[in-house]
Amino acid sequence: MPAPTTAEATTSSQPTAGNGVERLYTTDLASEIEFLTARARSLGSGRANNMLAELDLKVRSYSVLSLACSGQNPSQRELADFLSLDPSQIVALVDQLEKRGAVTREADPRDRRSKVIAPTAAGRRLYKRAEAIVRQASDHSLAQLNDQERETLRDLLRRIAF
Amino acid sequence: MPAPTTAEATTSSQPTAGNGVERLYTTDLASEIEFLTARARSLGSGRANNMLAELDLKVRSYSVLSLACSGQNPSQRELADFLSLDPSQIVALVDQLEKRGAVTREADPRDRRSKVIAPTAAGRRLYKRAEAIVRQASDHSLAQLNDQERETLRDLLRRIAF
DNA sequence: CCATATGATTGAAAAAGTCAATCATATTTT
DNA sequence: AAAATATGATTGACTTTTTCAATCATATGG
Repeated sequence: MPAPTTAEATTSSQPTAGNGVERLYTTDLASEIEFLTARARSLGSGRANNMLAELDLKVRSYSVLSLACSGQNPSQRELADFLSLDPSQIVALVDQLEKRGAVTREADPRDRRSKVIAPTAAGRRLYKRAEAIVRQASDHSLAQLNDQERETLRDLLRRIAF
Repeated sequence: MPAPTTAEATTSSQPTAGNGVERLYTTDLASEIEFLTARARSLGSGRANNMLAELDLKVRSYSVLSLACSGQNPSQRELADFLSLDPSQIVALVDQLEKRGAVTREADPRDRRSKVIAPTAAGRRLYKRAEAIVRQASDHSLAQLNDQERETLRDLLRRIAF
C-alpha cells in the first residue's frame, strides 16, 4: 500500500477539478501526446459547444458553415472528406443549416450529382457572430499560451493533422 | 466563378486524401488550433484504435488499464474525472476489463463506497503489450515531428489540457 | 441522530458514428 | 454508342457513445 496519506483534501490547488485527481497527472498516460491531444480537444470543443449553444450551433455545424463561407465552394463530398465525417452526417448538418436559412445547396454545373454548399446573407452574418464566439472560446482554452506559443502549437498540429 | 480548372485531377499530390480537398487546407477553419486539435486526435485515436483491436482494446479501455497499472490506485470516480467520462461509462469499461481478468475492483478501506481499480498479473502483461502498440501508433501519427518537436508539443498540450 | 453529499450502479433517452442500399449522373471500357 | 462501372447525395437500419435521472450504500457535517 503506497503511502496512504491521511490528510488528503488539503493538497488540492488548481481550478481544474475539485478532487484528488492531480495525483494522476504524474502517470505515464498523462504525458502521452495522444492522450493530451484528446483531452485538449475534449475541453476545447466542450467549451466551444457550450458557448455556441447561444447561436444554436455546435462545433460541427459551425465547421460546415465556416467552410461554406470560405469562398472555396465546397461540395458535400469535400466537406465529408475534410471533416472526416460520413456523407450521411453531412446531409444532416446541411439539412439543419439549410432549414434555418444559413446555407443553400447549389447545383454544380460541372457535375450535376454534386451539390455545392453556399452561404446565404443571413448565413454569413451568423458565421461572423459564431466566429467571434469561437475565437473567445479558443482564447479561453489557450489562456496559458502566449501568441508565439500558439503559433508554434498551430504549426506542430498542422503537421500531424494533414 | 473562381478559376474553374478543366483539368483538375492532375493537381493532386499529397497522400492524405485522394480528392481536391487540399483546396480547403487554406481556409480559416483549417488553421484554427481547436480544429487542428480535433483532427489530430481523430486521426491519432483512429489509428490507435485500429492497432489496439488486435488486443481487443480501444483507446478508452487502454486508458483505464494504464491508470490501473500506474501505481496510483485510482478509484472509479477519479478515473471518470481524469478521463472526462461519465461515471456510468467507467462502470462499463471496468466491467469489461474485469470480465476478461485484467483488473479487479478493490475495496477502499477509507471509503467503502469507493472502488479502487487494480490490475491483475494478466492485466499488467496486457498493458505491457498494449503500451508497445500505442507507442507504435503514436510514432506513426507523429512521424512528421522530430523528438524535440514532440517534446515541445507535449509541453504545450499539457498546459492547455490541465 | 438527522440532513445532506458523494461513489457506484442501472436504465432510458439523445446524439454520433457506421453501413448498406438506392437513385441520378459521370466515367471508362469495349 | 452501349454497356459496365464508379461516384455524389440521400435514406434507413443499426451500433456505439453521451448524457441524465434515479437508486442504493456509505460518509460527512451539523
